[in-house]
Amino acid sequence: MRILQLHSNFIQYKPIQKEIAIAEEAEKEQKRLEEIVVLFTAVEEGDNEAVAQKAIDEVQAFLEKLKVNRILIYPYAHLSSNLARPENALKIVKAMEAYAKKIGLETYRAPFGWNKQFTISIKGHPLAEQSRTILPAEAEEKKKEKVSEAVKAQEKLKSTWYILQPDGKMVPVEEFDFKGRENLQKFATYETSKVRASQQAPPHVLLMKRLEIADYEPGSDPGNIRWYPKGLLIKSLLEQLVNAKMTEYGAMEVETPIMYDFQHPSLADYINRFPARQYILKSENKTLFLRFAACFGQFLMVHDAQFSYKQMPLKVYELTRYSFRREQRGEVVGLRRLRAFTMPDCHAFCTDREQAKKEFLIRFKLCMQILEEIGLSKGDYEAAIRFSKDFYEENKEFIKSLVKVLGRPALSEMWRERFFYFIMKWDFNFVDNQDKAAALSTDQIDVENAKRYNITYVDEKGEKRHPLIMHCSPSGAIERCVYALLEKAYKEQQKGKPPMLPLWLSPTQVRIIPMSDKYFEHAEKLADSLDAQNVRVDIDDQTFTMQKRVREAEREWIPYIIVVGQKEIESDVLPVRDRKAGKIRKMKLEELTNEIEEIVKGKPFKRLPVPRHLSKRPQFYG
RNA sequence: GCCUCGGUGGCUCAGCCCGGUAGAGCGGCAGCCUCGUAAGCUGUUGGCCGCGGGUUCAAAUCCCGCCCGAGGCUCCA
Repeated sequence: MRILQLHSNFIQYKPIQKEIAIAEEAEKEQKRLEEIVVLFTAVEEGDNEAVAQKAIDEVQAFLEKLKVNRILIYPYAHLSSNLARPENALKIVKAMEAYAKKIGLETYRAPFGWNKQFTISIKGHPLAEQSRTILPAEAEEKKKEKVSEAVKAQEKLKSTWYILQPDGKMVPVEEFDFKGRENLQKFATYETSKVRASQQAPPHVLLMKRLEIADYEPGSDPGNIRWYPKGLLIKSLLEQLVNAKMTEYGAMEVETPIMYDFQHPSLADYINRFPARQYILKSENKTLFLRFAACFGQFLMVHDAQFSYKQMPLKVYELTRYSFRREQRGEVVGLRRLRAFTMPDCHAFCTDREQAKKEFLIRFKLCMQILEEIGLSKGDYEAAIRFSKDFYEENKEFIKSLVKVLGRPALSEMWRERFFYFIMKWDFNFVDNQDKAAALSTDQIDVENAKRYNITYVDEKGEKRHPLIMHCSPSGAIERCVYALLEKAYKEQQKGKPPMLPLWLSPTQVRIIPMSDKYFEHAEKLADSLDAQNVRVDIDDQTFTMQKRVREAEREWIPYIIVVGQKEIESDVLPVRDRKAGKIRKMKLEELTNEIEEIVKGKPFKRLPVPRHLSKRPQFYG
């Protein structure tokens, strides 16, 4: 049944002539009704009395909102192309009328089977016009069945959870003693039961704003972030680090398009296997989608490449700026989960399982090292290793070797059957201040997509074969790394330690505060020398008290603060306020530059992304 | 997508219940202060009270819808 429901100031109608043989008897007189909800109603095949009642119940619920108690049932065939037979339709319409009267509605009905002339005035409010479709119970059942089929498919996903220990033992998660492994316990709880403890907003959201790193962009879609100069510095340094590591690893960096044609045969099939929500783009007569990963681009590229076992494992890498996923509203939060994010994505094409496992282990170590260099040490993340039961039975030793490399217990998830396109994966997860987990690095062994994309290599015998594909994000989304670093700093603060970013990522590494404008020149000289040593240095030349400027520098988490006055002109010893040490250290300039150089050794460097003088900087937030 | 809470100068927030001249602190700007390690003083600027509609003589305040944010579901290759 279809109903067009209109909240009207008035309706007037006049039956003109009978249209069908079974039309009701009616006077050819004009009728007028005021302050009424008109229900243009089309009865469809399969509708029954239950549908009639349900329709009235729905309408009645709505009438309460509108504070109206008067309806006109107006038979109107033109709403459906699947009409019930007239005699049946009339029966149902009468049933609606009877039921509406029974539940206390002031009910009117226009005659059935007539060609009528009518005038209607509809109210302007947003609820005035509504359309509804009411299905018979069997149709509802069919809908439910579809859902339950999806649930059936989920059955395959049924997981058993364990803790894998470095000594190779695998303990059911409920039997494991988490003493001293509270972080792992939080992660395991989050993964297995999805229990959330949090009431507050995630701390990194306030921090990303206050430190002028990033912010929401109201002019875009949710989950599309605006990056301020300091934040962009952090982000690009992280990107540079990951890029360098991947090149070092031997991956070839490429770039692929961000939008793809829905009609492409390989893609259409793949999308069905990947139920993420996409951004859809209509352009001329094409329908395109924005990529949610770098897979397609790289697969299409490798599909067209010629290679043999001699070039394998073949490693291709891309830093996707951006990957797009139209996550549901409630899931998009701060920098933890975005709709547009920067994801390093590396695929390795391997000849067989042995080669894949060997490469897998190399990448596992590499990812640990990358997180460490980013500033997330072992205690900051927890590992999950996931595999199908079959894979585990055949590869116990291999899985044990991963945990051994990890050096501490890992959560393990065993699927009853393979449900995804991979037979095994692992992920490193950051557990934040709300006890929520977010995946950073991850790697998977994919056994389906080579075939789907018809990617082949030539083996020793000259035959074409499909490789195994490993999908790895070495660091996870770059934005998510920033989130993890901020949440980590907040955790430190909760423990009473000063919150900090790693030195190589601190937008300002050294802040110079001249006691007064008399010492500007000296401050400038010091800044020049630091700058020459690739230290990001700035000068607070604002006319505030020194105390206030020290406070501001601390609030910016600046690792080294140097106040410059008369004494510093007379001596070359500087009072360096060391954030990490929590005290003022007397140091010569050279000692400071050496220390900084030592700490940031091997890390990418970028110059100060804002003017050196604070008085020349705009304020982006606060 | 669903449920709950919120949106008021650039920022943080009060006012809303009980409709009647829009408030504070911070910031910005101007002036004074020229300072030894976490907030110096005075003045001043700045508001489609998220957007649209409704009720009312009158709406930041009441009602409806939408948008955005947070929390919880759900989701999460």
